Amino acid sequence: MANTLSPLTIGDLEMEVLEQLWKLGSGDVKEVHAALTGGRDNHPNTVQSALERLFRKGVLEREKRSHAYLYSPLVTREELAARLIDEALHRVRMAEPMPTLAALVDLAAEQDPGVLDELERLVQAHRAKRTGA
Amino acid sequence: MANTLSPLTIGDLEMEVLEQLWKLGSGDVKEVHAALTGGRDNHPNTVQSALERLFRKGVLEREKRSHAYLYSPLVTREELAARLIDEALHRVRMAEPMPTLAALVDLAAEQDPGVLDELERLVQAHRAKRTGA
DNA sequence: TTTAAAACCGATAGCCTATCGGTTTTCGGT
DNA sequence: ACCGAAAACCGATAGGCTATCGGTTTTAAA
Repeated sequence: MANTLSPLTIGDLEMEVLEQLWKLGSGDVKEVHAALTGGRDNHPNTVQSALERLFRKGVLEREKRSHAYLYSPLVTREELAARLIDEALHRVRMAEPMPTLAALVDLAAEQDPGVLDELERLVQAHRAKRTGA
Repeated sequence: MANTLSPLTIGDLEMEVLEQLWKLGSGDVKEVHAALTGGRDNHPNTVQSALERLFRKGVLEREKRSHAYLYSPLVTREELAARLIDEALHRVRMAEPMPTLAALVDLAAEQDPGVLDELERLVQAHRAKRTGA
């Protein structure tokens, strides 16, 4: 009876956990829990289930390191941002990404004209890859 | 114990309701419910509470038209998209737009290579405006 | 083989959407 | 002013989510 779609949500704790993993590169429950001392005072199990959820969501991967699992991010912060944005757009049925992209470019270029060059390069790189492959 | 932040979520039914209002311009419960016949077979009250939620979320406004409230959107589809994106970015604490833009372009170009051309044009337009002004 | 560490399992609280039934309010016509 | 219908409002329920732990089982290492 709730929502039928599952739009990749990231909870508060999950985000903090991810943040630590991006910082550390990788870590097990204990390490992440330790790194998370900034104000937070959780039970290690709480951290574990957050890691577990992120793993199930395909945001983290893990491998056994003796006793414990060693978790590491499968996505960069930027990729995650892009995924969330992509889903936001699908949610409002903005199949056409261009108008939104345009709006974003507007904003970005206004703040820093350099993005135009970077975008140019980005487009070229994409074309090269496309024609190359 | 759940999430502390409330990141403007839009449920499935809410989205369909909004869709109808964008189409109709405005409408009361009955009208929206009627317009919603596409497969959906809800109780009018269900539609009403969706409208109510969207109203509380600041997505709709309403005014009394004799018996009933007449609801109308306070945001366009694009504005809603922008709001959702903005929140997604804040969520992952992405201040810098460029890396996200890059990731987004990746995604978009993968789905439709045409965006590359459009981006190119966009960049040119921006350059023109800049050198012109 | 013991033992400590860590995963795993299950329960709970709290918040959300979606779904209605039932009650009260509120117009509009007579 | 009154009555009846229409619509809002209220409350309850189901189901899904994150966050939070306690308790049990697995497992690897000394």
